[in-house]
Amino acid sequence: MAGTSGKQTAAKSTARPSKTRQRDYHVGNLDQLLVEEGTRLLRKEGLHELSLRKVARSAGVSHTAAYRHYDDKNALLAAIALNGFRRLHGYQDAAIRESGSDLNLRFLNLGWVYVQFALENPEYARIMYGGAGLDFADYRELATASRRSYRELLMSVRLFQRHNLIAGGRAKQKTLAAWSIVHGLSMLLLDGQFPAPTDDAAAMEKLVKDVIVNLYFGLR
Amino acid sequence: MAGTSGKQTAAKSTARPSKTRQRDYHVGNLDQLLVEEGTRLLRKEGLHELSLRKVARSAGVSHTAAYRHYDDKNALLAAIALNGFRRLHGYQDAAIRESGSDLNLRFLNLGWVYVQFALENPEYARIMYGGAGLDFADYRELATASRRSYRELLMSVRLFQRHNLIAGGRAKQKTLAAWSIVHGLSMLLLDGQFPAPTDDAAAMEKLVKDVIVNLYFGLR
DNA sequence: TGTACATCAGTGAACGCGCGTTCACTGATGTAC
DNA sequence: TGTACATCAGTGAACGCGCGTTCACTGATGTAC
Repeated sequence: MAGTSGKQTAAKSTARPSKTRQRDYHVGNLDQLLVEEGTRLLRKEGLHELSLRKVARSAGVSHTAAYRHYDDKNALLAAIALNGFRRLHGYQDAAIRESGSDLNLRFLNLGWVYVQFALENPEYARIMYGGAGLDFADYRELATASRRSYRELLMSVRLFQRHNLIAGGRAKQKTLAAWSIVHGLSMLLLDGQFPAPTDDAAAMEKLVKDVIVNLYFGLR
Repeated sequence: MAGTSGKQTAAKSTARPSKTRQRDYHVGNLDQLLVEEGTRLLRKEGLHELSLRKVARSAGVSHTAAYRHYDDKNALLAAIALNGFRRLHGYQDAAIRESGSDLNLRFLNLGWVYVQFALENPEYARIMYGGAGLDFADYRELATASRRSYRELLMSVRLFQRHNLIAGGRAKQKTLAAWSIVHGLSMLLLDGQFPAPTDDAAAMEKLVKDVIVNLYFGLR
């Protein structure tokens, strides 16, 4: 539902070379294609199995071609992670939009889509949150993108406070509490640490929302 | 404070070969030594830099000696992770012990030591929680150890419920909420995603405990 | 519209590297007598 | 207490591998005239 990027999908279907016909010498948007194939491999095989050479191979291109578009492997990983943050922002924006003026619903939805994003796009979790060893100091856009998610949450918390839905003061600390619970929930569920009904989408949504409500009550 | 394992430290100081004197041909507890050196390297250089050969070198032993004690690299990683869980259990047990009969304090402390463990032993976080790509199905003791932490939390939640400190019913879901918030908090702080006063221990402890209290109120 | 040419985006051979793992081995240890 | 010997815990050479990155190159593209 939330966060489906029509633009991305369209670009994919035109840019990706058909397996049957011969690919043109010039790919066109190889930079984008590499990000897409990298993401696909990440999802399919995991971070530990990802290499520049595999991504290039999967894009149907020699393994040195990537250097035309990215300084090195980390730069490609950073581009993938950045794409992940953009998609997360899409989820968040949609959650706010769809909640309309119902602020209680907005709190619930903002939390829910964070977890939903992680569950639907498990390939990003590790790369966006330190698992790839990417230093955000080397990739400013990543730091910016991460902070955008946080700021969106912070501004919502302040809005809720203005409407007396949660107690006043210490907005940053309360934002951290909200962020922590959905972040932790995402990671525990992704890692399979908690025996959750992963196959039953409705039950999962209920479980996640119940947990979020637990915190919501505490913030009042 | 909590969870300092005297036994481990003692074993380390006797088993680790002095850099100056010649190491005996037989190391003694090479299996343990490899876990210790692996942990040290993990802390110093991170998971991505860790290799069997480095661990062996760091233990002052040929890189094939490790196979006398561990089937392969993953088995060593699993042993390191298991050690991490044991230390976490130490933190948890100490938290319960030190809280005595004050159940409110117990809730707070149980949460606090989880985060404290992560902050004081950052090398474990990634390896214990899926980052190393270890399949817990291949290492039953890991699954068992992870579940022990969870069960300790769950039993505490049920205890709190019996004393009417938190609302009745859905103990598992409430446990998940508690686990999620401390897990997420740990990860966000470790990854430096949230601008926290990492250099000020007292301020950190207060921040963490305030966040935990946020949830505690919500669980009532 | 056609040609010359600069620029761009690929290729593929080559590099050195550290890795995990195997193997036949040897030195050290501990036990039976 | 001393010796023979089986067992154990190391060694180090060797393997094949995939990796990231570099380099000189060439084919494709687009623009100026």
